[in-house]
Formats: sequence, structure tokens, C-alpha cells
Amino acid sequence: MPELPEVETVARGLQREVVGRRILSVTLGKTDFIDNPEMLEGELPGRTIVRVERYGKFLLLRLSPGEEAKPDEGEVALLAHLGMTGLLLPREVSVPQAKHTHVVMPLDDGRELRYVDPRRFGRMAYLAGEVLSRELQRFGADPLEAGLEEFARRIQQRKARIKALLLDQSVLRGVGNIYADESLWRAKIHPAQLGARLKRPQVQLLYRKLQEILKKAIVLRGSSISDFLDADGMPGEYQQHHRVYGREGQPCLRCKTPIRRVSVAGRSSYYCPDCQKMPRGWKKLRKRKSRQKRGARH
DNA sequence: CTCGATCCCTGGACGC
DNA sequence: TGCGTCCAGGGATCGA
Repeated sequence: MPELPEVETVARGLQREVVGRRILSVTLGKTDFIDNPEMLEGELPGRTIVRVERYGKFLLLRLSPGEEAKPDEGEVALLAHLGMTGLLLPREVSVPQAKHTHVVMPLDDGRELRYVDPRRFGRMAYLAGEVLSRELQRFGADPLEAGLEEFARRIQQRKARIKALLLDQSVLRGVGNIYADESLWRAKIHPAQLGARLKRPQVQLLYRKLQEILKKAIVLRGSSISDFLDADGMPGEYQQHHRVYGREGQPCLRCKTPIRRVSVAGRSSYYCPDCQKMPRGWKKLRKRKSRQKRGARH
């Protein structure tokens, strides 16, 4: 699942592969994940990809001004979120299209930029000027750019659970389930602990561990646990360094206590019940039993 | 402000 | 082998 390190990996690959290339046209398949499909078709052709950036979990393809100069359009970009299963990669035209290819953009070098996404949990949008800047402002700090003070302020002033805060893109942009669990395990913090109840040393440790993990994961080109591939079609390797994520029942790599999985903020959360102590009053969350008998009681 | 529930979607795992 | 069911999860949205 593409989180910050995976998206950074894709952004670097695209920066190397498609910067300077002009988009010749746009062909769309299913469009229910695209903000305004007609806008893509109308605005992208003729524009050159001038830079590829990562913004949280988004890829930001900065584009050149249109051919008929629109003086007031401002900054122009194609925003792409990979959701759970999205891939954005350049391919030779001769390479057969993968199933679930929903956006194809032929480039001026004989290749095509293709967006493939079986589940279509991703998002794509052409945005310009004020609309673009407003959209970007909705998100919180980049965990690799934020200083300790800002990080601490965003966490300690909130009563929400730390896991929910880490996943909240308006608090921090780019962290998802894997790196949230991994950093909490390293910092020995229970995922259901409230942000406001964390002590300063805990916040500082979490800040350092989160950055450390994200940087290491970027070096290893991300985690490929579902189908993630970078812009070169290569999987990442950080999944081999996961300490808790996906290890339910297996011994904690610090203390051998079996790793547990609970639901926090509606997401699976893996943690060590011994290393990451439960906050007072915290109760184990539902095992998610079948809900067919809803009317049975009540 | 914070919570859980629900929905979106498909493929893979699993039970029988 | 095949069918049904559950589950993965980022994000939007809604009601409590």
C-alpha cells in the first residue's frame, strides 16, 4: 500500500523518467476515481511534465502552461493518489496493457504514462491556481520536514488516539497504517494511547523513530506487501524490515510476547502488549463478528 | 472535537 | 473445482 516511502519512490522514478516529456493525449477507462474526467481530457494534452513531487501520499506532476497561454491559470498540476493498489508508470506502447488500466497518456518519446488501479481507491485530479493551493493546504505537516516542536504540538494538543493522529492526513501527511504501527512499536507507545497523554520524551522518541523508519524505507524503495511497484516496475524491500506489521501471534522481536492485533481508528493495529502498554480503561476491540443478526437485540 | 459505522472496490485467502 | 464469505485499507461522509 503506497504510503510516504512508496510514493516518494514512485515520484523519484517518474522525476527521472518522464520530466520534460509532453503529454500527447489522454485515454480514460473507468473514471469514478477522477475528480473531473473531462478536465483531464481537455487540459492535459499539449502540456509538458516539468517536475514530479511527492505531497503526502499524493504524486504531484507539475505541468507547463497550456499552448494557448491562459494568463490566469497559475500553477498547474496533475494530482494522483495511488489508494491501495494504484500504479503510475511509463511503459512502451508495445507493452500490453495490464488489467485495470484506467488512464493512458501517450508521451512524446513513444512511451505511455499508465495508471493502473484494480480497486480504484486512488484519486486523480487536474488542478490549477487557487484550487490547487487550497487543496494542498488541507493537509498537515510532512513528517520528514516538520521539526520536533511542530510535531509535538500537533500530537500533544489532541485528545484523539495516537494511531488515529498518525493516520490523519490533516495532522501529518504521508503516514499510513504500516509506518504508523512500525513507529509506535519502535517508540514503545500503545496505538490507543491519547495524543494529549503522551509525555514529551515519548513524543520525541516517536518523532525520531518515525523519521528514521521513513528514511530507511525510502532507501529500500518502500514496502511491497500488496502489489506495490515503483515507476520502474520494481518491488520495494522494506517489508523485510517490518517489526510488527502483519505479525499477529508471532513473538515480539524485543521481548518474545506474541504480537496482538486490535482495531484502532477503524484500522488493524499490530502491537506488542508488553512493550507497548495499554492505557488505563482501554478495552480490546471487537473481533468483528458477523453482523447478519443486527435486529436480534434491540 | 472525537468517535464508530458505512461505503467505495477487487483480488486473494479460506472454509466447505 | 467452485462457490460463498470475509478481509485488506485510505478517505469521504454522516450521525451520535
